[in-house]
Amino acid sequence: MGSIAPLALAGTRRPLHEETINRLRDLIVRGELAPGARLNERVLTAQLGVSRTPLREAIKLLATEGLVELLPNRGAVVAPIEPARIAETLAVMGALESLAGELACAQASDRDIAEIRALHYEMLAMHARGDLDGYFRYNQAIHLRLVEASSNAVLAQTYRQLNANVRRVRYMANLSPERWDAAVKEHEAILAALAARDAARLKRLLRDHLSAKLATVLEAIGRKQAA
Amino acid sequence: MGSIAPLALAGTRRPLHEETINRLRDLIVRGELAPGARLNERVLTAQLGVSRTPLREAIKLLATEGLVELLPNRGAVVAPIEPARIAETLAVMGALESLAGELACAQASDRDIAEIRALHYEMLAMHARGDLDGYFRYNQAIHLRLVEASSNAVLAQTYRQLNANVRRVRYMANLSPERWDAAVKEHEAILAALAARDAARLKRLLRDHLSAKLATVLEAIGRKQAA
DNA sequence: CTAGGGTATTTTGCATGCAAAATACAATCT
DNA sequence: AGATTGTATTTTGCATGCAAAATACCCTAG
Repeated sequence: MGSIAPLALAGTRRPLHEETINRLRDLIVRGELAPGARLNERVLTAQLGVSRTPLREAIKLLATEGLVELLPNRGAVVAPIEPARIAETLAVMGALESLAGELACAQASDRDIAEIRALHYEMLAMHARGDLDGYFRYNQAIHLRLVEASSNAVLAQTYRQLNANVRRVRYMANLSPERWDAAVKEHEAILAALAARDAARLKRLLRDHLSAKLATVLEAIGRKQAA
Repeated sequence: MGSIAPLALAGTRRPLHEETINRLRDLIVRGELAPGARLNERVLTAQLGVSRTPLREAIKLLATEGLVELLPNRGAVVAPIEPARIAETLAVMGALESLAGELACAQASDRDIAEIRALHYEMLAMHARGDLDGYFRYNQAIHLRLVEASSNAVLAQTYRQLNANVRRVRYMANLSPERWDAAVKEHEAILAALAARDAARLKRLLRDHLSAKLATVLEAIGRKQAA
């Protein structure tokens, strides 16, 4: 007898509240719900096609991710993008990612590293084409893979949670050609250190890379707000 | 005219779902809801005196803190204490706290440091009396104060979230007299480095301290499970 | 006595109802 | 006109209702 295949798999819908969390998070990260915008339950239930219960669960959860701010008895708003908070978040992510790099040097399989290398080249392709969106996508993928290669699930989960808040800035900020080129060079060095499994070096490179990102992001926000 | 005092303050109840989160978290951290125990909504609503809606919101939120595991269509259980996960968590907390120490050396006010010193002496008093519970309480307070002294709210929030999961182990594990004495000595060194605002040294001390705690906790769990 | 299957009960997931709080609006007064 | 107070509407927070899934139970067959 063949194994009982998970034949419900096709029909298995993920729980509605989870789906709602993801859709709402996406709306916020992509900026379709602007920072500061009020989250009206009636409007959102209509827009997402769910009832208030899963929606409210989603809103509360996103509040813990810092994407939403809860106003007691007055609902919720999309969290504003505060430069100070972004800076704090990137400092934490820097510590996490540098730990991740250290661990990854010891834990990552050669296959993990090969995959990161592949993503690196895909990213270079995007850079060559000047495709900023594509570049960001692969850039994100590389950082996530690296963090996952640490084999520390708590670390990866924590990193992802913080990351959501920073990603929002992307959709507001471009990147100067100089900074873009510099970031690519930094990634070259990061990949080389990982391939050599040089933990100390990778740790330092990641810390510097995140520092530079912090500067870029803050400057971008500054320009945006000046405009 | 005098300012309109927030006269509703006394009567202002915190939102019910928030209260529920805190109470449920406490039950889990203190071990009154044992690891692996099923969270029956009917039972808990009766026990906590709230309806299912805020309870369910609390359960979902605690799941993101790793205190609860969600079983789709089958409710939720108190997350089991897995040594591997505790180890991962402490590794992350080590990175966070060492960053916190570094930042605190630059950011903490003299008053912050004085308060940490006071807590340190309170902790010494508990150690002298052999009051383990009191010791843990002050120990926790010191670590939290240190993290808060970093002036990085995201860091503090992330740390607190991870901390909940580790605290549960406390209620299962004692501490050998040798390890206890050693921990106190480590705290002496930590305090000295903070007072001297020696960031590099504090960073290293905190990392080592967390490493030692990791070893202690894992050994305690091992003993527990062997028993 | 054990294994299997079918039904009853429980439990969960989501939707909706209801009361209190907040907001918007309008009429009145200065 | 502007401010202000009282009222209507909206919106939120929590409680409850309903259907589907899961679990427990019992009965039967081997």
